[in-house]
Amino acid sequence: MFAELGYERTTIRAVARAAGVDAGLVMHYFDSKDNLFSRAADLPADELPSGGGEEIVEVLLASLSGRLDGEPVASLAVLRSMLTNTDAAERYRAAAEPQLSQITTAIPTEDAALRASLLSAIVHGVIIERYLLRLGRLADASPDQIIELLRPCFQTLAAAEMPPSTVRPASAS
Amino acid sequence: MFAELGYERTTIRAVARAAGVDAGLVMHYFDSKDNLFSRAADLPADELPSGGGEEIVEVLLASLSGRLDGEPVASLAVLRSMLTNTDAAERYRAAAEPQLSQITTAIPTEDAALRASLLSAIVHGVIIERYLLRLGRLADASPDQIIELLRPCFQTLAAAEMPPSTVRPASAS
DNA sequence: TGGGCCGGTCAACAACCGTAGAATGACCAG
DNA sequence: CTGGTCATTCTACGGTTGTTGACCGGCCCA
Repeated sequence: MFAELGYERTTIRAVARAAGVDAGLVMHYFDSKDNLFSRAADLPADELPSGGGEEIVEVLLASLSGRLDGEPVASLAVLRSMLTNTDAAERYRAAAEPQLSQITTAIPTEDAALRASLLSAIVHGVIIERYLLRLGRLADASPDQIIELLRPCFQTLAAAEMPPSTVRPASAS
Repeated sequence: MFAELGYERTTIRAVARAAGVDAGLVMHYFDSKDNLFSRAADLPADELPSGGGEEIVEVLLASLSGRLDGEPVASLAVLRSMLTNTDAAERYRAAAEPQLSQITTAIPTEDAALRASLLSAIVHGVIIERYLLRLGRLADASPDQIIELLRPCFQTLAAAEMPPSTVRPASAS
């Protein structure tokens, strides 16, 4: 319910009703709503395999591919609530920041931190639109198809040089 | 307040207090909380200039660039609430869908709809991380820097052919 | 047989919410 | 002076929320 409704709109009473028990029982096992959310949103740390510098793109794509054909519901609970609940936001930060710095160290350019942030933003944007908003064709496309389309993007973002065929538009005329 | 707290956590009483008036007065001018949100989240349609097929990338980048150095607070209110409030989700859909189909028609490939969805997901992922989550270097990077990094991504996503320099990893060995 | 744990229900509390309506008071037209 | 509109406040209602504590029945152990 946290994954579908977010933190504030899931009530303890509704959770209890869905479980066929009394609300007091939920309070008996989980001491507070915050704690219940903590348990429900407790994800198994999901670390990226610490691939060396150059293969970071494939590591990221493999991770994304896994998430694209079945994101754990605990992660969806965090994602759904992170914009309105400070605990969920904190949890998201705690999960994203080590990955961010890991990606950053794998990128050789000066603006590595920004490139890593962009990669992270893309991943999360895709996950959000696929699972939470279900907008456009992203909701039902096959993971492989998405991965193949994203690969060149990730490569140019993680690479020091831009591929020569991508050209900026003429600034005049 | 909707932009900072989301729909459920901003109360009419808090809005009134912030305005230095009584809650009843807010109800007098805006008839309900839903209506107050509608007014606060009422954005000026924000249409993409209907650029022809090939320049869609630059149109998109220009639009993103504008949003990167000052997203209207009404749009932030919608973004913040869209995961937990159905009205906000509807509003987001209504704003995103025409842009989606516009981008789709500008892309010549068979999987145009999916590519358009990916472009949209990237844009929204970047906006969310910059303004709502304030994670990583995305929060304070200059719009130009972000745009330049994103341009090759957008080009490969909107182009029929992949640039020859982007190579898939060998599947064996 | 008795007594303590344990899963579970019930009723209630205080706080807060959106909302409604009556009351107040200032201002301005006649 | 009067009456009516207007902005504004006050009080209150009904509902929902998280949370609490008393109560109850079955089960196991002595």
